[in-house]
Amino acid sequence: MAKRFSGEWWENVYQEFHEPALRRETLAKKRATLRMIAEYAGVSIATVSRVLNNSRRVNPEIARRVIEIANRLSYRPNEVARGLVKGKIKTFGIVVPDIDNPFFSKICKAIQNTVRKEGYSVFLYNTDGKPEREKEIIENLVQRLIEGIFMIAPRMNPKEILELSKEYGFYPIIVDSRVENVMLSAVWVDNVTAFIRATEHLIETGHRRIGFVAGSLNVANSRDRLKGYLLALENNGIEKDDSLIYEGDFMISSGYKAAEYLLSLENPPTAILCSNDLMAIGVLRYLHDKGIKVPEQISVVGCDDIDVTASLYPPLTTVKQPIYEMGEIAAKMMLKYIKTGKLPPNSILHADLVIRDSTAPKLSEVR
Amino acid sequence: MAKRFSGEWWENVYQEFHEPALRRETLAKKRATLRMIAEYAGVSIATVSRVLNNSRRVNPEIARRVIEIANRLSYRPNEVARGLVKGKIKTFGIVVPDIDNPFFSKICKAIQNTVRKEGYSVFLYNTDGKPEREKEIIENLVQRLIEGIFMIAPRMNPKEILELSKEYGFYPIIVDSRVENVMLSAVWVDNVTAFIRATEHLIETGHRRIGFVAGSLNVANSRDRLKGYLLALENNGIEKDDSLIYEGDFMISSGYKAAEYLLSLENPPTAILCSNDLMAIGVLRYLHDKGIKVPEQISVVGCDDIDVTASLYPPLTTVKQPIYEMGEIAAKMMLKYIKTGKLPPNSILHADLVIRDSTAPKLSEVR
DNA sequence: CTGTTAGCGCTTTCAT
DNA sequence: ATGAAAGCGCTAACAG
Repeated sequence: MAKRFSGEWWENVYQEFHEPALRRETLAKKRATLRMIAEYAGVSIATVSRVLNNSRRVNPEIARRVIEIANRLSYRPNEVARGLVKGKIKTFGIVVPDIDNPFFSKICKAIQNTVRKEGYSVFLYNTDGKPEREKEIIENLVQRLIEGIFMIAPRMNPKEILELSKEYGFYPIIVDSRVENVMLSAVWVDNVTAFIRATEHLIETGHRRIGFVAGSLNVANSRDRLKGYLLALENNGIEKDDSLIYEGDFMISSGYKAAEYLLSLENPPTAILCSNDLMAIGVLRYLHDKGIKVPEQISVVGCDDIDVTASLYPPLTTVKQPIYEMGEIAAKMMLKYIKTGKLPPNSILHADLVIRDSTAPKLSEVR
Repeated sequence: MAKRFSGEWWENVYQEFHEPALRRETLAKKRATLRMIAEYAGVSIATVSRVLNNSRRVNPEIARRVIEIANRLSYRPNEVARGLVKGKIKTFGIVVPDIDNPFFSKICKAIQNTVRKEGYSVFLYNTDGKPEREKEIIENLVQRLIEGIFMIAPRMNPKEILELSKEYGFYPIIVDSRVENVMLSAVWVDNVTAFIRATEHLIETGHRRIGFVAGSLNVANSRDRLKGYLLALENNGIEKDDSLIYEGDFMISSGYKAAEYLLSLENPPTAILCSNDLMAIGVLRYLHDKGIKVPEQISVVGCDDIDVTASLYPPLTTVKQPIYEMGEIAAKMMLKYIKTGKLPPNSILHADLVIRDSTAPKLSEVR
């Protein structure tokens, strides 16, 4: 018996099994199956399954033998087969606008790291910010029997997501997008308050003409940030000036263009508040190119606090989002959701302003 | 017949099907199956399958009816079931050291964008650069019947990967790691040459004491970059000085520490060459903190050319890697591999040096 | 052109 | 405690 496993155990297996199914398996792909182990151990396939899942008490002696054989054959359960009978596979989907944006990639990392510990895998999908792609992806994901989907900064509106989730039977968690009046679990940052704070910081340091570089306004967060900016102006008796608002797309290049536009104004701003760090980086770059000093001639504020911001020149004052935390919380919500079957409460995180050198601590005279 | 579909078609279905299996489906989850469509259309399940996969000619009238019913029931094939019979699912795995590193996230994006067009999904796994995790992940992936795995900058050595791929029966593609003398498809950048070039640029601009911030030396690329640096020194008759070599870990923080170390030397370098941009960012940050002017007092060179490098202050001279291209080529290799079943040839890309402002174009006097 | 049948590998009653 | 058997939803011969 022992010999059978040593060395070319495979040949023995081949000589021993003669049913066509087994023959095929042995020749084509040597992946071990429950059936092989069962046949080998002289027990039923059900018993093997029980042992390997220690689902019920099994004769210890048999269990030992089964486990040994499974190891020898380096058996790995076929998760697809298992998924078929269970009607689901231990996998989540992550749908993200742009994995190459450090903000999102950090969220993904957090999610991945958290769910991995519970044995879950993740499918990753990039939408490039295209709403039509989101639905497509969800359908694709559902066909694969995933258990839940993380919608990161989705373009689709929450109600639609809810409908789809009911129709297709998956758990959605919305990440980085405010969800109200809809029964959907979500985690997001209070952007309005954060941007009031950021704007007021600028106002406190003496600015009254503050340019605003928005992200795509079909994204709820962008609208909230804009709202915060507008509210702060209002609270401080500063009239809004639409020409100071520029809609970008969250990429470095659009920040560059925004700065170019804002500085071309007759009456240009003395400070620029950006909806994310990437665009702020673009702004800084334009200013450097033009030899405009930051913060002496113009102040710049970003949002996110991605890793590089502290290393820019000058180090960027920015709204620090709890990025990793957001991903981690989302993952935990999902896991709880799966386990208990009930909707975890939403989580609204706060974002601090991190004051660095791209804004002056005190500004007496502007321009 | 028509009426049956209108409005509460579901109730009709329920009233009509009484076999337990169908009863269960209808009540629990209203996912349509081939069987339901078949029963509904009054044809066999095989016919439905044929229609939906247009695998063989089917009576157009029947086809029409089947398709219509499928649409009404918003039928989506169960990919898991399909996977079970086919023995594989249209999915690849991506194994990456750190998805939060912009270099890697861009590669992932490229892969994802490319394979998506062929209907493939991707599982994403982060290893945090831990070799033991790689094997674990591969086994996990294999259980899920994926067709291929992209190993990005793997820590495991190629031979091991090859063995595993044979043992488990998946296609591996190595990305961003030199593979020689092993029958494995790979795409990588000629780092040695690139770093000879980078080092020589520094030498040409007058430097002879050049600090080198290496990445983890258990990564082949790091060793190659170091090798390029060393070769360039040798070619130019500069004796190597081990104290000028610092081993980091590719993160911003280690660049900071490296600079701290190098500048603390009795005879500090006049230029610092880094194995990636992130570490160069850390270096720049340290230099800013200490008020050391770049490039006047010290030159800095990075590697990768991630998006932010052009926006740093000063804009970073760096070895520009064809990042997106590398991911795209890898994806195409995989697709071809799957289709033809044979090993596509390796692809060795070249990296240009992009000279920006962190190195002086001409340096007459150093220090 | 269409239906019947036999699985894919695994879990899970239901008997024994 | 163990085995037999019935599927999970789909594909792919094999017959008509």
